[in-house]
Amino acid sequence: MAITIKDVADAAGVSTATVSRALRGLPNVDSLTRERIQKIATDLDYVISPSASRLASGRTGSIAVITPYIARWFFSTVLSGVESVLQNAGMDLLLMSVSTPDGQHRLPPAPRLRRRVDGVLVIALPPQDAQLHEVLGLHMPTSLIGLTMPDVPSVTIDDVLAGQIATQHLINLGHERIGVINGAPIISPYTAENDRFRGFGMAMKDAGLPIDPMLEAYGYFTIAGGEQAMTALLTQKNPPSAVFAMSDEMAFGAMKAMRSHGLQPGKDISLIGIDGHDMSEFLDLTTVVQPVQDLGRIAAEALVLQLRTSGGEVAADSIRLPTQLIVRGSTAPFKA
Amino acid sequence: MAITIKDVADAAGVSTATVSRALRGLPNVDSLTRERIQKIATDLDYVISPSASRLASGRTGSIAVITPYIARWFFSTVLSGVESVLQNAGMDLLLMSVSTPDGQHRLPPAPRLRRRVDGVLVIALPPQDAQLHEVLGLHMPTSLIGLTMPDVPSVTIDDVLAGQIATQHLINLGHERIGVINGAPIISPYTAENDRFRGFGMAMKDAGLPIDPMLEAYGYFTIAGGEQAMTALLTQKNPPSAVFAMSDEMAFGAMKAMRSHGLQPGKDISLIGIDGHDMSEFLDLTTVVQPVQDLGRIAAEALVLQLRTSGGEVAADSIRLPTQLIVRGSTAPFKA
DNA sequence: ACCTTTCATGTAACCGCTTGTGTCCGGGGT
DNA sequence: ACCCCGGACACAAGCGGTTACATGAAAGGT
Repeated sequence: MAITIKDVADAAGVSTATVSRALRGLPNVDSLTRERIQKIATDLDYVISPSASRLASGRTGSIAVITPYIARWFFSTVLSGVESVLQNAGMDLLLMSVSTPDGQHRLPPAPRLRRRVDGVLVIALPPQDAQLHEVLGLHMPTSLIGLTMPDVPSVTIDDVLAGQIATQHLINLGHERIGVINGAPIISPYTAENDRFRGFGMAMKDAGLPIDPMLEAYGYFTIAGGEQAMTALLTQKNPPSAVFAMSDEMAFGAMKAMRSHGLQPGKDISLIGIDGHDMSEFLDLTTVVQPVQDLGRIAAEALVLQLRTSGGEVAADSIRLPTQLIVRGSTAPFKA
Repeated sequence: MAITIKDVADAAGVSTATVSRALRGLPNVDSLTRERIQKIATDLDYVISPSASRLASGRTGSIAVITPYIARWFFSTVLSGVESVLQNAGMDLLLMSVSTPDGQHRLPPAPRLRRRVDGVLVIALPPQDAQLHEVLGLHMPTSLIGLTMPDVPSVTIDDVLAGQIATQHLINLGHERIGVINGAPIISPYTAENDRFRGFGMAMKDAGLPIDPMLEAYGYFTIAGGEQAMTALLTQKNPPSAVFAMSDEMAFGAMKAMRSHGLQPGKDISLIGIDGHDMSEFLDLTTVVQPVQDLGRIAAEALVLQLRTSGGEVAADSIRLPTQLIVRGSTAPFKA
């Protein structure tokens, strides 16, 4: 019913092999022949059958993106970066979310990847996540975004540095009792939060400031969590004068908690986040901006490149993108 | 290299045809044989080759989602609903964004869909969008989300009603000079904004209130746009006492503008949005909540169902989901 | 007992493209 | 003139499933 390569070949008076080569820009095709075939193909409105092509060639021309969340700012922003690159590269993007600690059960992604994609992009899964390891066990070209693992290419920011910059900013303003809103307590699953916390610790240590365990709260990277965490910090006998939230969304929640307590960010308590969330400017939040869309873009580009130059085992380098401190009204000098 | 259906067939001592039937749950296979084959398949760690299956069967088992934006709240939330359904249905989700009025040029989506997906889900494109029409011209099973068109199945809210409810709420509070932050001026491209504006007009008319063209501003469905629009409304000689923003994000921008002018939402001016954005609770914004994730979920379910019962031409019904007014602090009774 | 069904399974023809291997031809080298 | 070489193209064997059709045996009807 649909028109096939055979139809084009017949119309052009050549073999299907030549059509295939001509259309794909392979060498050893006379340029006149090629042009003629291209014209005929467009005239006939021919579109190649991906399934047939994939079956014959063994390449799928598609990449899977595995993410724990779709409808969260960080993830959807990374995704948009990935999508733009893959679209330009002419690759299909298969979107697949995985079950999350707090989440619904879903099919494990690994089996759904086999024979189906050429490569995988994983966004910010905890390094010890079982599903992540299943995916890595597939041994297909893979790139990580927002998390790092030994021997796997990745694109992230320098989270330690980001934590350090954020904390240092508060210290520079004269704050000494600095609270921190972390992701999850005890063994935190994400590398990002560990690293940011390490950066926090380093900055504190460099400044000779003590780290009060009472000033650590957990916001689970959500707005509601940030609100609770801030509430916990505020209801202490000796609250902090400044708070470092490890994500902007938690900072938003923290702002809400402050407001409930009649406190004003930047006036009564300084607050800094990390992310550069769309709303951070709107809410006048000081933050360490990370180039989220670029995270996705660059990871996708690297993966596409690796697939193109396939076989040529690319070094598993981990790319770190720069961050930038944007000072806004939520942070201000310490006033005793 | 990878193991094929042939290997399974040999191991089970049957033909590939039987394996194919057994594994896909087709009838006319002895239950013992089926179980044996299934066991062997899992033992051998066999995974079907999608390309081969697609080529032979003509079905791709995948659905494309076409959206103008990925990293915006509404779109990513719809997408997450779609994804969860498709994942459960065992279908692949191909994500594809299209060029936008304000956007970068991209490949037109239609050619990339042919022979590649079984169905298409389109999120909130303007009804007269050229790329949308190309897609519809493909005549494949398609469902629209957040927009309606004659003879095409769709899932939306009742935008007229939503606009009416929002406006009526302001009227009920005693407001008479009601401003409106629309999407774009003149011929607005989205059905949603037209309909919401019609609802606005209906409510005003029912209340016998005049519509002052000076009280209409345009926010282009973005935060920054909402801020500008609100600024325009506020800098008039006779500003409104209440404002209906057609989306929460525009309302957020409006809040910012109000704050810049030293005004407080719900105190000095009432403000209502539409969406039920994650941040609306946080910002204490009264809004007409639409079930965004369900929009995606239900559209996906309908499409999957249609594909399953394929051939049985499904009626192109347009499903409307209910909305809900959530009153928060941004709206308050009119005070002269 | 004989014929018709029914069910489980095998046979083999595709599905539409890719690619290794040939074939043919013109041109350059000697 | 003869040979070799490379470029342009054709041939045909897959790639790994699906499915219409054929087959045979067991079951059921009269």
